[in-house]
Amino acid sequence: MTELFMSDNKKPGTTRKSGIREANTRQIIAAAEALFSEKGFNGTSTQEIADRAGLPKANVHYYFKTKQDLYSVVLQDILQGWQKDAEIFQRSSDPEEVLRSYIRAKMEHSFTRPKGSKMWAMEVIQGGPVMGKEIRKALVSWDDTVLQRIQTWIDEGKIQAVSPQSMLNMIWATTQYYADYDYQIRILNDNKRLTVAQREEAIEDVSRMILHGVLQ
Amino acid sequence: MTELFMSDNKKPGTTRKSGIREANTRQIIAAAEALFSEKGFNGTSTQEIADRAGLPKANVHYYFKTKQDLYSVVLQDILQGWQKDAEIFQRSSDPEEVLRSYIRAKMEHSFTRPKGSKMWAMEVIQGGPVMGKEIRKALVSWDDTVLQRIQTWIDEGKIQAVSPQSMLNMIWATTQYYADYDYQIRILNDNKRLTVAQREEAIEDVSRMILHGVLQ
DNA sequence: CCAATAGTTGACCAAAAGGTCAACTTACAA
DNA sequence: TTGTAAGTTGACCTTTTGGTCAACTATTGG
Repeated sequence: MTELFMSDNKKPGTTRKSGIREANTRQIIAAAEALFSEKGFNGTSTQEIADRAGLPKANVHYYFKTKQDLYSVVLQDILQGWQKDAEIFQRSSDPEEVLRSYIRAKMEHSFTRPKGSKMWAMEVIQGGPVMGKEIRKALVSWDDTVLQRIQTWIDEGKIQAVSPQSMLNMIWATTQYYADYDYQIRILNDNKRLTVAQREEAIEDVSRMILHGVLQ
Repeated sequence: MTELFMSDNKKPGTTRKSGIREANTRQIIAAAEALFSEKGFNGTSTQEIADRAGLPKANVHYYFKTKQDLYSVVLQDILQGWQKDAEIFQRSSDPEEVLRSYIRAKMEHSFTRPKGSKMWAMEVIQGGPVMGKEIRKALVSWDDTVLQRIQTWIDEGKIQAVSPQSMLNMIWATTQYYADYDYQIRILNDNKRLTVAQREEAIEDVSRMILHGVLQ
C-alpha cells in the first residue's frame, strides 16, 4: 500500500514531520472506505469525507488530487486484503483443508469488514469506471494463481471436474454475499442482525454445501 | 405493476387519450432501469433519463414527482420478475427438478437481463435507502414461501439438513453473481464476454455443484 | 364545436458539489 | 535561530442537478 496514495501528489522527497502525512492519509482512507461503501462514489461528497476524517475539505485535496484518485487508492487497498485471505491456497495442497480455511477466512472477513466488499461490488457492478489497469492486472494474476491450484486438484482426481473458474465464482459469490447483502439478510432474519451463533451456522452451512458439492 | 407508478402523481381518473400515459411511463421506466443499473441512483441525472426516454426533463417530472419515486417503482418491477422465476417452487415437489429449473431460470435471467439485478444489488448494498416497506414485505413473504418448501424437503429427508435460508442464500448469491459481477467475469475471461457455450457450461456447473451439495 | 382535462416544454432557481488558490502556520535540518 | 519545505484552511468559482412553473398545445366527452 505504501507509496500508492501519493502517486500523483506533491509527495515530499523523504518522510519528515513525524508521521503527519501517513496519519492523515490513513484517516482519510478509512473515512472514504466507510462512506463510499455506504453511499457509492457519486453519493459521497468530499466534504463528508473531510468531516468524517476531521479535516477541512481543502486538506483532503492536498493529499489526494481528486476524489477519483482517493477512490482508486481505497479500491487497491481492498483487493490486497483478499489476496491475503487466499494465501492459504499456497500453504497446503489438501482441498478440504484449504477450502475450509479459505471459506472461513472469507466469511469472517465478510462479517467483520463488509465495507470493502461493498465498495468493490458497487465498482464492479457499474463496470469498473474508476478501477485502473493495475487493479485489473492484480485481480487477474490473483485469479490465475488460485485457478492453477484448483486445476491440480482436478488433475489429481481429488475434486469434481467442474470448471475451476465456476468453482471459484461460487465460493466468491457466496462468501461476498454475506457482506454485500447484509441488509437483505437482516430483513429476512426478522430485521435482526445475525447473532454470533447464526454467523457460525452460516459458515458451517456454506462450508458443508461447497465441500459436499465439489469433493469427489 | 399497474397503478403503481401513478401512486403520488396527478393521476387522471380514468385512462383516456389512447395510451399516452402508459407508453411514456414505460419508456421512462425502461430508461431509468438501464441508467440506474449502470450508474446508480446518484450517478444518474433526471436529464439523462429524459434524454434516453426521448422526452424533455419536465415531462419526466410530470409523470414521476421525484427521482426517488421513479427509482422506487423500478425496484418494485424488478422484484416481481424474480417472483415469477420462483413459481417453480410451487409447481413441483421434486427437489432435483425444482432446483434445476430454478437455477436455470435464474441464471438465464442474469445473463439476459442483468440490469435489474444490478440495480437491486446497489440498493441493498447501500442499506435500502429508497426501498419502501411494501417492497420489503414482498421480499419477506416471497422468501417465506420458498423456505417452507425447502423445509418440507428436509423433513422428508430428500435433501441435506442445512438451514433453508443458507441454501437459498447460496443459490441466490451464485446466480445473481453472474449478473452483478459480469464485468469482473469478463476481466477474468480474457476480457471477453462469455460465449453461449460458456454460459451453458456455467449453468451446468452451478447446477451440478449445488445439487451435489444439497441432495442426500 | 367547445370547454375541460391531459400532456408538453423552455426557462428558471436554489442548493450542492468538486476543485482552486493564496495566505498562513508548523516543523525540521543545518 | 532561521530558511525552506510541508501542511492548513477559509473563501471562492464553476458546473451540475433536482425540481418548479407558467404558458402552451393536444385530446376527448358531451
